[in-house]
Amino acid sequence: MPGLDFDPIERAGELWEKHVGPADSMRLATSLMRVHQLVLAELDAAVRPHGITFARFEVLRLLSFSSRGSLPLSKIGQRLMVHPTSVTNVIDRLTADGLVDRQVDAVDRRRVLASLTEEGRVVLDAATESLMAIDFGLQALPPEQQRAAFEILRILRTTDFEG
Amino acid sequence: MPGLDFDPIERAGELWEKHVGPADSMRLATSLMRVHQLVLAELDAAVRPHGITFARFEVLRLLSFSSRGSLPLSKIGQRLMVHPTSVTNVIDRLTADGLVDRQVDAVDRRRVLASLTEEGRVVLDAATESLMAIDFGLQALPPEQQRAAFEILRILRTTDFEG
DNA sequence: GTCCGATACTTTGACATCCTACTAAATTCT
DNA sequence: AGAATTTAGTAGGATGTCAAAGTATCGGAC
Repeated sequence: MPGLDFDPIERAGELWEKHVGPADSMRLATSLMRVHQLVLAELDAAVRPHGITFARFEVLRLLSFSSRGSLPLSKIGQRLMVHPTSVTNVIDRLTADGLVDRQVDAVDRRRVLASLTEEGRVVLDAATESLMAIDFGLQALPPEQQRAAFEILRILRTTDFEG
Repeated sequence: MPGLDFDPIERAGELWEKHVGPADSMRLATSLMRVHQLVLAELDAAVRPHGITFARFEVLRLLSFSSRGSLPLSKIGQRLMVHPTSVTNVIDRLTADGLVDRQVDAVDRRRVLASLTEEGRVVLDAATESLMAIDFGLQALPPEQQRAAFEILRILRTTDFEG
């Protein structure tokens, strides 16, 4: 699809440097945006045949990892680092598709617990297969560099952004 | 905002390895999703006082870099690597806010040319200031590692994702 | 000179995300 | 105990993204 005769980010970075000075951070951020778009598109395409998106896959995976088989929505939001309303949204859709069950926590009735249904587990396993199969281009990096990239992203992620 | 007592990605990665094997790619992808969320939130927050989002900022910047002062929408989409629909959407909003002008290309009437208005340039300059000021947490990385990260992202971005 | 495929953009619909505001329930503090 | 505060989740609205389908225009083939 690309077919560009030059690297737009590279070009923007060059121009940016000329105009405003220190550009590494900006180039890195811009690159991050593009890579995210491409990788997410690839991930969504991989799981689409199973009727889910990557965001929903992540929720299913999280539920399957939970020791008790269920998680309060707030916990899901914390672990995926998304807004509570996003969790409600995704759980709504998963429930509508019969992949997840919702039930009020008897102990703390403010809480709503989500858990995988049988079908949810089936879909999760199938989608996992598909994801492992594609490896979405990250194989382009040798294992060492994959680890390095992961480390860099981890540093960024754990940085306190409340500047 | 985080305040987690453990690293969710790390934990997911560990569990993932136990269950499905090669997990580096998946961990990298998951990490990428989180970092994108955090960085984009930071960027949006930085430019919000100027009445724009980071996506709109990118379009304004691209227009300011264009030699002729205007670009067909298709070109914008190619350079930012986003769907034509997204470009139409963003240009719609920028036009409504008076930051961008829209006019049909006289040479090829299929094309629509977008160009910065005076106000658009003012907003762009102000927003650029704000972005440079915050450096959105990427300063957490030493310059060398910033370059390394950029290089890794570049490799990923230029990978052919057409399976 | 006309027709047909390719190109450029828009429209419509779906999705995930955030924010603000709201309700309900639990916890804490008088 | 009763009130104030905190916590959990939901509702409504905005953004940006993609996909599929539609419209208009261009350019080449016949």
